[in-house]
Amino acid sequence: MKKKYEKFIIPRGFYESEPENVAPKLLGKYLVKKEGNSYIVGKIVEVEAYLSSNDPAAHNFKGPTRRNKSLFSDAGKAYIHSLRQHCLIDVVTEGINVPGSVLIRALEPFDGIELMKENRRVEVIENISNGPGKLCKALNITRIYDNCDLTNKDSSIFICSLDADLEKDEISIGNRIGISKATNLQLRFYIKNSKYIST
DNA sequence: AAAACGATCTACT
DNA sequence: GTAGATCGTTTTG
Repeated sequence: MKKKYEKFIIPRGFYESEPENVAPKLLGKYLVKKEGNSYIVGKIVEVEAYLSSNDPAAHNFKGPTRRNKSLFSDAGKAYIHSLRQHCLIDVVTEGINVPGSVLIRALEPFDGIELMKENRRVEVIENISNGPGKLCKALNITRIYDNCDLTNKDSSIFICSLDADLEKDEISIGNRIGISKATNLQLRFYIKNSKYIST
């Protein structure tokens, strides 16, 4: 029972593709955070693809810096950065020096829900992890986990698959528009009818 | 060394 | 719906 998440960990090959292909496949997968003997787990219900080129609003546009260097590492690594007082987590896609990524935007609480409530100081279940900053707080994800390998069962954070893949008609797609210098290239994907999405 | 900049969240109207 | 909080990182002088 304790090892059920590790058993279904997703291998690197899953991520070695363009972000817009990986993003919808991540819906319905599980983000797992280990803390000692405890597991905090959420089902991914909303993501956003950031393409590896051509988007001035994306963090990868100007090339590597200290902040975003993990975007340029292997597919399946985590890119964790701070925005204002929050942390956000991306999954790196494609491969080395190709900085595409998928931002995880919302989770449906699945396991360790009491710990999530404590971390967030929020009781309402729909409100615990329905946003990219909120879910990092709920799972206690900080920048110390930047560049951790999400495909390794010994990592503190990894992604696994417990359910069958979603059908196309269970997924909605929307372009993100009207934000600062964005060029509308970020594709947001979410599970239709989920109560736990941020939009 | 100082200023500007957000891939956000909360609270309140 | 919108104002204000707030902070690591980058940019500028």
